[in-house]
Amino acid sequence: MDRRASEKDDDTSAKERPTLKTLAFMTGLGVTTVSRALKDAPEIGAETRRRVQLVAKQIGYRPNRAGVRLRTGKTNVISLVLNTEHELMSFVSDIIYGVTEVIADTPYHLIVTPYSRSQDPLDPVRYLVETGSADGVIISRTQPNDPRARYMLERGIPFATHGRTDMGLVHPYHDFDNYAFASEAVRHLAGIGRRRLALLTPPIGLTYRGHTVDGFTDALSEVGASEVPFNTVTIDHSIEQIRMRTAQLMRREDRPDGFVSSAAAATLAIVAGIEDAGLKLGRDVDVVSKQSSELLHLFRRELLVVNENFRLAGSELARAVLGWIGGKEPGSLQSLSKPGEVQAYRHSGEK
Amino acid sequence: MDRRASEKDDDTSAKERPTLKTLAFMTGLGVTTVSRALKDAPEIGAETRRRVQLVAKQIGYRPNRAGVRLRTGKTNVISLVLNTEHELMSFVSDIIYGVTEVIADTPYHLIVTPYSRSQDPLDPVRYLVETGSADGVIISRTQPNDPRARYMLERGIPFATHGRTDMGLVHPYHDFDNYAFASEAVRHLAGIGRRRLALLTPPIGLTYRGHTVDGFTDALSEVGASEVPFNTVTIDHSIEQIRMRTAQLMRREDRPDGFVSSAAAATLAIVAGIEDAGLKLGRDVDVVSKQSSELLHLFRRELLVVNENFRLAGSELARAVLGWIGGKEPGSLQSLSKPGEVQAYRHSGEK
DNA sequence: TTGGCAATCTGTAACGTTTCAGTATATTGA
DNA sequence: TCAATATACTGAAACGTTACAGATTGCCAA
Repeated sequence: MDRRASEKDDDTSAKERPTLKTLAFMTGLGVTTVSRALKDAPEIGAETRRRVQLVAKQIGYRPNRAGVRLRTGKTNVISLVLNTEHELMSFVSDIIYGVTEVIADTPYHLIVTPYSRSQDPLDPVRYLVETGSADGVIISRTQPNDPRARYMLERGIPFATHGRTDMGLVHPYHDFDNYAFASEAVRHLAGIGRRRLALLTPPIGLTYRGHTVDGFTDALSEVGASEVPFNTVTIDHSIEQIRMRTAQLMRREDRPDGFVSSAAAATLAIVAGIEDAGLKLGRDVDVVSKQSSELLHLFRRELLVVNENFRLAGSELARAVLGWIGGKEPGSLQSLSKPGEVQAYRHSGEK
Repeated sequence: MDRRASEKDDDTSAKERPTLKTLAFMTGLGVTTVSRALKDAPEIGAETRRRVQLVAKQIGYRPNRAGVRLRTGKTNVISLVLNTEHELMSFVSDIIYGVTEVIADTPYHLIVTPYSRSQDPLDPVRYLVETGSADGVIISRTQPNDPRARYMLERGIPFATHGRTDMGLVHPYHDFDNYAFASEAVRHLAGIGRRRLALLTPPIGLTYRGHTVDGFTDALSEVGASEVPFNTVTIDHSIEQIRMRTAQLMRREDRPDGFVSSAAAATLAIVAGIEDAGLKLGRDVDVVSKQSSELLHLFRRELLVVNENFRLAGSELARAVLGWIGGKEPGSLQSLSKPGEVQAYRHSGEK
């Protein structure tokens, strides 16, 4: 029952990274047994299992990812697919942090897969699926009829979308309730006497634009206020363009006395446009804006804000993908984040 | 010379992803030959090479990453190591975009490796090196005597630092010239009559804090202005803390009439603090601030700004790591980005 | 003719893992 | 006692790639 004292490479040198072979040599078992012992397979004796796991921990064994991936196809990778051509996506870092928070104590790595405006958004997803580069995918800028979601559903690769689709297909998602945001914003503005409201919408084509517009419109008729069309720009436009269009709008006779803005950076532009037109925030017009970090109140204390937590979104999305990979029902991995109340300025400090 | 018509898996099914074996079967060559033909090895006939490469392109062959990685140890991965516990790192997305821009037409993937405040910053780096998870690493929040750089230098793994070290060791880096920024800022303030200046510094311990302080101090004596100490906070502190400290400072007799701020978010807090104390920006005090996106002028047009381009930083860092991996001299992969001029507000639009 | 050599091509082994198809030993049932 | 069966373990093969150590061929010099 003697073991050969030195296999070609399992000698005494402690410098190499330990493998199953190393463990097998040290415990006097076969690599198969070691492999199974480490993953709690049923046909391994209780003591053997404990012994192997102890030794593995002692010498800091870590499975070789390439070996596992080659053999099983499991990559232990989650890919976050991002559009890199949009100017002020400061929330991207929050999403990333949220994702990493969740996968921190799993074997998963996060890879960032970019695509630019010029590309078909399907390209990066197709690449990931064809090359089998990830076990799960997170996409954003979700559309009602999203080819990426359809494609991944067909191929059977787990994914989660930031934002919902509307194709009658079920898949995990996380979304912020933009319908609630927009309608609450309108109600709040109506509550402080604003009657002629304009909406700066999310980009055309994305699902949450529809939600936002619906919430806005429904609440308008509910409170009996009217809409001042502001359709020439979206939050995807440049700061300069939004500013210019806002100024133009505010110089007209029938200008709005309230704005609802779907993004903090765009709100800066709206306010600049308002002031370009010689009007004053809080007196001539009020603005309700979403924000992802609590900075707008420093900008103008008259602003009304609603917070959207992208770190939470990242965590929820990661949890959803991992859940799907782990065999849960896609339909059970959907979450909607409710907005808090519209917040006016209040500073706890001096004055 | 006949080839066996159907190897166990090289049959007619066109569904599986092509491998070298597939190519070998299609071209009638051995896998070794195919492998070499694809990487332009010298001992392959010119025509064979062309033929193999043509077929490979036709059927969309893509090398299996796990296979390559297992055999060669090459991961084709660059890791960006990030601290996830700092509040307003909006520039992180810019760095990521910069990196992805550069690695887009290489086989490299970008993985994001996080660590939190509670952890030793060396932990994630040690993990990457020990598990051989990346061919190259990018780190930020660089310190004069940085254990991470020293560690990676010892282990011989290519890396680049965002910011410089000061250990007498040579390695690739990219840095913004914060000495130039701070000294230019002081000169500009002096040029508009400000004589008592305060500096909101980068976090204690990071190399660029020293550069910033040096630039500030040197320029002070050059222009004959004096410093008002403002050492109780750094840009790592919370908005609320910076705001409070600024307000306290501005209520004192010997308050500064000029600020230099190393970060845009902190500048919002400084301005809020100034206004809390009942003073007015541009009249009682001027502020020069770095910013990474052009938003500060929308915030207060009296602000004086210097732009720092983090997307460029990301690109340069990626280029540096890839260069090192590719065999270039580490010493030749260092770059310093010069700040532009201090910019006062100018708006091209209406009024 | 022969040996040598360059030019091309090839099979085998190995990277570390898991799966398949066992083998050896002890335990049970009759 | 024997066979059947459960328990605990094992070697070999395979995933796709590259490196090593040959093979085969044709050509040239001697």
